[in-house]
Order: sequence, then structure tokens, then C-alpha cells
Amino acid sequence: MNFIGRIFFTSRLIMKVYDFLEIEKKWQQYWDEHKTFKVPDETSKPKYYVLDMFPYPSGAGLHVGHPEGYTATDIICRYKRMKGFNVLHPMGWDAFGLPAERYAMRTGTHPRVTTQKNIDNFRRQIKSLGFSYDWDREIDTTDPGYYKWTQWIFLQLFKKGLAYLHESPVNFCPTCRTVLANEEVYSGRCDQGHEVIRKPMRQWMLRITAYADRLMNDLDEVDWPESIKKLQRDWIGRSEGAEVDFLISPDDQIRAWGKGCEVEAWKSNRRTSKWPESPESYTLRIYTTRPDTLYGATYMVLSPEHPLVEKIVTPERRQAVLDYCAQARNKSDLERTELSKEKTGEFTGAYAVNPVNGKPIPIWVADYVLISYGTGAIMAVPAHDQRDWEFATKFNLPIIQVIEGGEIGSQAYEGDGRLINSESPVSTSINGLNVSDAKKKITAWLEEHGIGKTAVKYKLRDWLFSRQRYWGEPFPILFDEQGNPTPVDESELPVALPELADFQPAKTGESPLANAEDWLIVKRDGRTYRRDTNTMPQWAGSCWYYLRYLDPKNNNAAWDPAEEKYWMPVDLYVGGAEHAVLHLLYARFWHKVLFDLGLVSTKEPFKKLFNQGMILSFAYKDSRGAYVNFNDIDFSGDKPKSKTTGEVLVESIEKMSKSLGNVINPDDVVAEYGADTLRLYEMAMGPLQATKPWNTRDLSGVHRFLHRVWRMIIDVDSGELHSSIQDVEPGEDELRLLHKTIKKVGDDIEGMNFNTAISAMIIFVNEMLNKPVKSKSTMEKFVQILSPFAPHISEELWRKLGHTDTLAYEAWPKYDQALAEDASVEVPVQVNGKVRSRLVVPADVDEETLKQLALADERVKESIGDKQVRKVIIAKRRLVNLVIG
RNA sequence: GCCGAAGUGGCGGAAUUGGCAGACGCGCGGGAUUCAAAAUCCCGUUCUGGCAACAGAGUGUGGGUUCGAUUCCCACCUUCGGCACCA
Repeated sequence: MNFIGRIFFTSRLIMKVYDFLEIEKKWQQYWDEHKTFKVPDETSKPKYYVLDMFPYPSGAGLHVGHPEGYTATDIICRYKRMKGFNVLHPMGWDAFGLPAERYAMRTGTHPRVTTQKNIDNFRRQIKSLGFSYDWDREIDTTDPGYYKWTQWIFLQLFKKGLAYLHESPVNFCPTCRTVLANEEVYSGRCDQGHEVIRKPMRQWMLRITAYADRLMNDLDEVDWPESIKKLQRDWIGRSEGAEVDFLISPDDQIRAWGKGCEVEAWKSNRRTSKWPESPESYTLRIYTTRPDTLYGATYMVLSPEHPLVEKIVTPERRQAVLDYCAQARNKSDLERTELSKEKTGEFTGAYAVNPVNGKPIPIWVADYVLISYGTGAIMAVPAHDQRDWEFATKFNLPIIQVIEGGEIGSQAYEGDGRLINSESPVSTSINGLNVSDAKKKITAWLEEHGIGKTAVKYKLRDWLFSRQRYWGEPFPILFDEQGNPTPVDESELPVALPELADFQPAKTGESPLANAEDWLIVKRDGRTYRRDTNTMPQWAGSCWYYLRYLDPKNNNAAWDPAEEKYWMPVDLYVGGAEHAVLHLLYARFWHKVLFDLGLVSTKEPFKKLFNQGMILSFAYKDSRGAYVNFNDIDFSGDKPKSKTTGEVLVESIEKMSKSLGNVINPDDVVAEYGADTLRLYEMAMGPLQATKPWNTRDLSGVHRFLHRVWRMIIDVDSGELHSSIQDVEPGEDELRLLHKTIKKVGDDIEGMNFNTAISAMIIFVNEMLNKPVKSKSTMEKFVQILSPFAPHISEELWRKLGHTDTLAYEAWPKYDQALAEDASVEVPVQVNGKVRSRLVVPADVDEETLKQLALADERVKESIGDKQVRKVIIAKRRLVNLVIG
């Protein structure tokens, strides 16, 4: 270091500039030691429960996306505390999951060890940002003291008949050796990108479909973004239509079952017996949303898995049909999706009789009909359903138009219109009606004759709840020698994960738990049982964690009902939109079950939901299209260049990802700029819900703001309060600015418009910074409103202003509406919509005065010239527009 | 293909019920301070023309409603997110 440099270095030490590293360390320690944010045990104050979606503690550590939502909720919490609320703001870990298990399979390190390490790192990182969590309520889904209660809730589901075993083809990833729910398969691949196949297995299912209606209807009661509600409604996918029975033609019946039933005899029998719960063996039940098109049905389709296929197929078609079904069964989801453009199918040789006109129509089998929806069988109306139209066109099946409109030659017509070709001596006529009336009339006829019934169906399927993994909650279930499930006694909970040395799945395809022999076999009352070797999916722990926070250390119950009554529902839930459907739907489902059991007092768990947007990052590609890591880029010139080749790189905006080399680590940002700057920057970037790019360059803007805040209050030479700050009444300008800022910041926090709140505070500081006299009370109030955003610097300044206690519980400053408005306003005067002059007038000026002032203005007069003023439009305090002509 | 969100300066973004487009920040240009630099401060910064006063254009595109449209209506284009044969 040269002489000059040494002087500079020394002067920096002497100057008391904003030293964020020291300040942040000091206050984080203070909050920790004083347990500043421990929720007080009192119920007299109004409560406010703010929940962050708890993270999966990955090995990669915190991502700048995490603190975005956490900062927003922290601002709200700190604000609400100052507003007199008793605030619950907890944090925890959704810590079961595959990465730790994969790591264990590779290295033999127990997932608990990896998980603990990652949690410690996440906690350190989160704490370094100064969030006001009550750390005494920290939870961890992998803690036996936690998953004991996850298992307990499962037992309640089981006892209520909402959990059942089901053997069916499931989505299986051979690489991960695990089963996936439908919604965990994306275009035929698992989340690791491996191809998923279908495999029959005995699995736990949760009967979420029993709650479909309530999950749909109760969305009306919550304050969620409409787009998220719509996603959930579409996912539940309620549709109204009719089930209709078609008699399989007598010849085909005789072949399949050795007896025949005449159409008219069947119909007459149905008329008296009415609609049966399940159809006779020789009847094909279909579901349709378009019973009005019944006369246009020209063929039937069974899904390849439909049990009737095998029964009705004719000997000459048998080989082809069974081959087709086998092929469909073995197809992975990927193949099914990829081949979806071209329709395939086989004719079974059998016929069904259309109940409304007695005509026989061929029964086909095709994989465009899904076994899991409706009845797994349809009537095909090619004239009015595009999928049926494509199929009929390919296989030369007849197309009968029954609704006027469209161009049936080129595509199906799915719109409304007048019914045609729809009458028959054996039933009723719906000719001439519109679609909706035709539906009503034909459904009434079907119901009267016991042949059909209105029906409601959902896209929502029951929830596949088993995984063949180690690192999850074991099922508290024992199987007897016959394979019947018996619940473990509640007193034996938790069923803890056994210690294992090897985490590879069992050779049978079962989870690694099947290898834990000592654990696996248990004796009860002299009988031998085998434990369930499955574990629960990662969603299980997150389905109820918001309830455990209420009473996290309770060993006798999942939570205390009194705590639940006081705190629930969650007032504000903030997290990423990627959980819009699954997590939120599953948690709502469990919550409703708990509600029915009388264990919670609200129908819905999350009153208000807010989705933060994703933070993207710039990425740089060279001419070959390869991404270049930030570390290898020279940003010093006007264009980014590769450090190695000097080549100018092409910029794009992408998701942050290791492979693109564009990940921002919050630790680096905190070290260079401090937590307060990071918090402020994340909030100043733009609206919370928007997707927006990270730009490290922009950090300096808010960082400089904090430096100015510091210099506004502190004399950097002495480190003490600046001499301009005096114990005096503020002047009018200062008072107006202060009240305006208090109002704006408070309103913006309530509306979650943090970016504009910050901008208002910047304006305040820019205005006040160099004032020779500043009222101490003004400075104190400013520090208070700044504190939710930048709590460390605010606590430090609060102390410098002479206070000895934390400012976290100081009352939020009040504003006077009259002072929050400007005394005079500048009103633009337009002539034919163009601004020609501006008037400075008192804010309460009346319209007539304003009009006269405008007309008297020299520049306005000039613009009007000799033209006539036809109309004067006055928007009070906003504008005057003179229409001339 | 269907559904949803969004298109505003060089960049992130701001704009009450339809009422001054571009707040605030970044970047950039100029200046002060400095032997010099960093930091800091001041001024300017939508585009076009002009020394300037000022004039004209301007919120994805094209229309419409209105005294007045970033805002409301219609059609289209682009980007991002979700779903994907659900009968």
C-alpha cells in the first residue's frame, strides 16, 4: 500500500460511514439473544398469521428467489407488529425428498446427515437476512416428533375410509425406481427427466375425489388470485352430463354370456326397475356431456383397459383387439402423448343398440378414451366432437349431423344450433330444439325409462399416495399374512424409519425399507405382521405444517385446539405459483378432512394467497451457443466479453440455473452490500407478483439510498447524531412531506406494492438529506417506517436517536390526511387535449375560479386565438380542458 | 390446440374512478471536489427538428368509444406461464 492509499484507508476507519457488516451482525445477535420475535403468549391482541411456503433445504443453498417472498412477508409482519397485532411468523423445513436419498445411494451417507447439514446452511443463510421469524417454532418434517403426527393424520384418513389400497397400473420411473402420481409426470417423464412406464402395483390411494365438490365450491370463500382459483377449478374439472346405458346387441350377448336379451324386453324391464347402480353384464354404460347428440352416435369406444373388451370381442377380431390392448397397456405415458396426434383403434366385432332409435352401432376399442375418466366408455358422435370426427374419418365410420351449423365435411361442429335428424318411433323427438332444451328433454326421457341419468364427473383423480423410497414418512400400517391392512396403535407412533446401511431399493421393486429385516416383521398378540414398506410422498409433510407451527413442541397432540382457534386461518400465505395446484389442493383436502373430524375450526386453511413472481437472470452465450459463466465474463466494456477468447457475448434473460452459469448467490450479495440492501433491492425490482430479471448493477441504487439515510441522520466524522437534527417542531414543508410519506408507505405495504413504497422513501431522503435543520421527531418517524424494509440500519439509527429498546414494537406513526395532501397543486390547462399552460392553485380551489384562471391565462388566450370556446371540462385538482372550434 | 398473465425510454419499472406518460432507480453525458482515482454532490437524459423558446410524434399493431385512452371495447401480433384426447 502506498502512502496515499494508507491515508485513505485510515480516513475510512475514522469516518463513521454506514458500516452494514458490523450493524447487521450486531442486531441479528441482539434479536437472537433477546428473543425479540418470540410470539408472546397472549390472546388479547388481534392476531395475524403470516406464512411462507417452507423450503426444501437443497444442497445448493438459498437462491435469491427465496428471500423475495420472505422479505415481503417479513415487511408485512414487522408492519403488523407496529400496528398492534400479535403476529405469528414461523419457518421450517420440508426436508424429506429424493435428492438426499440419491446422495445416500451414491455415497452411503445417511439422508439424515445430508439433510441436517443442508438445514443448518439454510438456517444460517435465512438468519443472515434478518427476518423476524420466531425460531422457537422451527419445524422439520423429517423429525420423528413431527412425522409422528403426519402418520397420525394418515390414520385418521384411513379410519374414515379415505385411504384405501388399490392395485392398478401406476406411473413408474425405472431409473428412480419409484412410483409417481399423475401430476408428477410431465409429458411422460419424471422430474429428473427419465422416461416413465406403467406398472401394476398395490398402492395407497387417498379419496380426494370425495371432496371434489367442496374443494371447488369453497374457493369462493378465499381471497386468492382469480387465476389460481381458475387453475384449481380446471384441475378439479367438474362436468355435468348424463350416463346412458346401451344394450349390447343380442347376438354378441349370446356369444359372450350364452344368453340373449331382446332390446324391447330390456327397455320395458328398465322402465319398471328404473336405473340400476351398476349395469347388467350385457349393458355398456357410457358418460356424455352431450346427451342431445344421442341420435348422432354412430359408434361406441371402449378404452383398452375396459373389462368388457375381452367379453364382447368376436373370435375373428380377438387377436387384433387383444394385441392392441396389450400394446396400449405397455405404452409409456410418453409414447401415449407423443402419438396422440394420430388416432388408433380396433373394431371389436360387437355392436350396441342405441336406446333412442334401436339401431345397432359398432363397438370399437381405442386409446383416446381413458379408463380413468367417466365410465371408460363413450358414445362417439363424429359430427359434433372433433376427436370422434378424426377417428371416424380415419376409419371410414358414418357421420350423422344432428345439429344445424358448421361444415361437417371439414370438421366437427361443437356449437349450438337447431336439432335435426333426431326422432324415432321408439322414443321421443328432439328435432327443432336448441342444444340446451334438447339435453333436458332427452335426459328426462332417459330417466323416465331407466336408461340414463344425469351425472356429474370430475377430472380430479384419487391421489396416489405411496412411494417406494426410504426418505419419507413410513405408513403406520401392518399387513397380516393374508395381506389385510391393520393400523398401528396410536400409542406406537411414530413408526420411525429403520437404520440402514444400504439405500438401494429392494430387488422386488419395493422400497429400501423391505431390506430392514428387524424392522419389517412384527408380532402382535402372537400373530406375525409385515410392515408397509412404502413411504409417503413429499406432499404429506407440507399438507399440515401450518398447523404444527401453532404448537410445535406438543407431544400429546398434533396441536392444542385453543391455539388453533386463536390463530387459524392463515391470514396471508406467500409462495411461488408452481404450487398453485398440487400443494394447495392437497393441503386444502387434508384441512377439510380435519374440519370434518372437528380438529380444526375453519373450512379453509389459507385466507389470502399471494404468488410471488420468479426472479430471472441474464445469461450469456458465445457464437457456438454455449453458455458462459459469469466468472468468465469481462463486463468492463460496453459489451460483455469472454475472458478467455475476448469474443462479444449475446445476452438473454433466463431462469437461474447452474448449467447456464447465471445463478446469484445471496451470500455474495450480503457480503458485498449487506442484508438490508438485498432486501430493499428485491422489493424495489418491481411488483412482487411479476417475473423480473435480477440485475446486480441496480443494487447500487438502493445501497446508495441507505448510505444517504445514514448521512441524513449521522455525522460521519463523529459517528454521532448529525447537528442538523434538533428537538424542534417540524416546519410545514417537512411535515407535509413526512405525512405524505407515512401514508404512502403504509398504504403500499397494505397493498403489497413494496416497490413504490421504497420510491416514496427515496424521495423523502433526497428531499431531507441536506436540510440544515431537521426535526428529531421527523427523523424518528422516518426510521420507523423504514424499519420493516431495512430493519438493521433502522435499529441502529433508532439507538443513535436515543432509544434503548428495539423499535420492532414501536407504534406505526399516524398521519394526518390534511397534511398528507399538498397545499397547492399544479393544474395543466389543455386546449383541445394539448397542454398549453399550467396553473398553480390552492388545492381546494373551486371549479368556477379554476375556469376563470384558465381563460385568463396569457398562453391559453394565445392558443385559443379568435376561435370560440365550445366547452370547458374541469377535473377537480387534476386538469382543465378547453374545447375550441 | 385450449386457458391464464403480460407488452411503456438504452434497462428495471411508475402513473387514483379514463385526466400532465415516463415517478423512483440503473446506465449514460456534462460539471464540482481531487495531484489523480474511488466515494460523494450538482445539472441533463423518450424520440425527431431547433442555439433556444418551442413544435411535432410517442405506451406491441390496426380500428372504435370519448372533450380526453397506457387505462374501456373489437380484431390481430409477440413473449412468458399452465394444461393437454377428461367424452
